[in-house]
Amino acid sequence: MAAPARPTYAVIAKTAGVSEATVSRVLNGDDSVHPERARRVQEAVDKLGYKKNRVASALASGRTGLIAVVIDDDLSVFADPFYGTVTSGVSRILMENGLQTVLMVSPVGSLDGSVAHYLKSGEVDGAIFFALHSDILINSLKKLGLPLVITGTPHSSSDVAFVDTDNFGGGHSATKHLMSNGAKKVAIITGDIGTTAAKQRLDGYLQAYRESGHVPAKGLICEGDYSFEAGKAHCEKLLDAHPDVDGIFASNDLMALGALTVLRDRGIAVPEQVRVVGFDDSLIAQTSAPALTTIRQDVVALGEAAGSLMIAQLNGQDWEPVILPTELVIRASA
Amino acid sequence: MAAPARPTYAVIAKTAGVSEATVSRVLNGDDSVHPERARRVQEAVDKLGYKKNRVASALASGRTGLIAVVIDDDLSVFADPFYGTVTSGVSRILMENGLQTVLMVSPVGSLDGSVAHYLKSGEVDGAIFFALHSDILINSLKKLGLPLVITGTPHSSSDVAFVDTDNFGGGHSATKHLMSNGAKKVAIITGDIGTTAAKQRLDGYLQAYRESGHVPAKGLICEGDYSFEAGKAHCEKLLDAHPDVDGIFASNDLMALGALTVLRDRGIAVPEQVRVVGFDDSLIAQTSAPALTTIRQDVVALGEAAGSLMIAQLNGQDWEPVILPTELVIRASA
DNA sequence: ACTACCCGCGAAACCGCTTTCACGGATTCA
DNA sequence: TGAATCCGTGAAAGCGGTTTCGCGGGTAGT
Repeated sequence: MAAPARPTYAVIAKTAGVSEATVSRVLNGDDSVHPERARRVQEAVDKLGYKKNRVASALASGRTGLIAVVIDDDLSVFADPFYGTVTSGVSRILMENGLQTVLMVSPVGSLDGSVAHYLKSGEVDGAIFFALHSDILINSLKKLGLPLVITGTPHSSSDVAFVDTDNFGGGHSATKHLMSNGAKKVAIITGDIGTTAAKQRLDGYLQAYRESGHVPAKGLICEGDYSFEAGKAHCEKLLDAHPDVDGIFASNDLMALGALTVLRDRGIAVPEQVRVVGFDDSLIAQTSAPALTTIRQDVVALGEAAGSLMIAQLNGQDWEPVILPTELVIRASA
Repeated sequence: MAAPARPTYAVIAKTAGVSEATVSRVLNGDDSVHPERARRVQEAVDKLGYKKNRVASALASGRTGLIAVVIDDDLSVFADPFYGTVTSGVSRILMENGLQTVLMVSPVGSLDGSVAHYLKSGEVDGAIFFALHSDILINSLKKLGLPLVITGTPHSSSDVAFVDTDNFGGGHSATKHLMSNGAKKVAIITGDIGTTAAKQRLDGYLQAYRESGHVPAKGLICEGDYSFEAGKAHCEKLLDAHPDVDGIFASNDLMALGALTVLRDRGIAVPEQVRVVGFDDSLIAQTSAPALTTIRQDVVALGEAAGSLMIAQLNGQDWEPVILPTELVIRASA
């Protein structure tokens, strides 16, 4: 009554009349096996419903078929649908390539936390990092030769594979859109300026200003942190200090929503008096009132690109960083 | 210049002057080893910075230290912050217990999809299911003796471990809150009625009605699907058919937001003319205008409970289903 | 025709840890 | 004091694949 034991190479080999070595060759796509024998092996495999034991395979070959997805933070970050979406994109690509995703949500910080240990102990074939606060662990893992992919532009310019949204371009086109609709005095509420993404979006904003032949007035650049509260607070301050502000580019939708809330409370018409553009095109951009004009980033594609970059590295193929284009989505707010 | 090979039992055993068997015993907490020898082993381990090779361990013991988290859906579901949050809660608990989380986002459906194969092939020690559409795979896995946990109440009443929010209680207190604030005609926009959660929230609503001594008028029960669009559409229909509706309980915040949008567009004051209560207490409940009164469920706790239930099963301990309480969060909308 | 090579294939070592089994010595019981 | 029991321990047999090594036969070169 015991579960029918899963077949092993031994039984495949016997029923196919070949050696275990040959079974292994066939199952691993070694083409130096005579077609006829390969066929016999394949038949035996099919007939017995054989599925390779990945653990044994991993031990012998040193490849585990596992890729770590490391989210450098405590629980809060993962509540952001952004990461969930990226992760599912990664997961899909990996699964298509016979790899599994090992999820690790933890502050990464030091070189000898449990995450670091795990990654260094050879239990995964590669690692993909999200929301990385520091490059220190990266560099150390890189030395070990572990294939790595980072989502987001890394701080230091080491030769690590990464995927990112075109934050600069997004910031640029958001700002330009505001200006071309007549906004003269466009403010920006940045994200956490410690992140490269926030920095790049700001650069795009500055570039658009430059192209317009103007200079952002002092105080129009507000350093936020991607939170709803920051969006509200900075919008209040902006309106107080610059009552003639007529455009706001918020570095994410959540802050844009914060700004929208303040504007509504003050009875300021959007977009008639102040135009607002967000970034992300998250769900809240579609459901806000007025619906938010925003910069869409293709989050699933980001995840898939990260997965593909990992696959490429594992296969020893060439790769280069992926920068995904953004798209201006025009709704009611600007 | 090769990376210093990781030590194995062989070298630990030699430097400690004991056999490999003894090393294994010490490292696995077998207390039948003489303390002095155990100490010597421990010293050798520390000195050499030994870390057990989990793959080899898995092969020999049949325990992989991996728990699958299976999300029965395509990419879209994971975009819901709910699942990300639950997952991180699970992950944290598992990690604390030396287990890793293997994430699988895929439609589960049949008994022989790739997910099913993976789970059945002994590469994980247990599986936790989210958003399960059918119990068929569950039953089949249960037979194999694989430890299972389901988040959400399963359809069939098999003896599978599960964790869930008190949906009934939440629906009940949402409805009661609306009524005790004076609402006479309270409608409900349900979630996807195929889910047990939506069903239970509806039951809570009905129970509250029963307790009030009234009966919901025909047409006050609208079958939605958790989407923003459904919230809007049903709210429109409600207002048209029952202009005197003065309370709406939406089965999630997103539909509540849809209702709010319609109400604003029609110039109906919230909460003065119509009170609205949502469910979840997600980010959008805090950022909507007016801020949404809603039923909070502790999503992180849900994940942690799922993780703990898995641990208990792995340890052969007794367990029983976990139902987490909800909390009424009163904001501006009701 | 003889040596040199190449090629497909099986035997066997190996990956690193777990677990069974049996042994020697100490302890207990009669 | 002899037999029965118990205990800590090491030798060794796996776990189920992968990979090296070398053999035998066929092909090619001279």
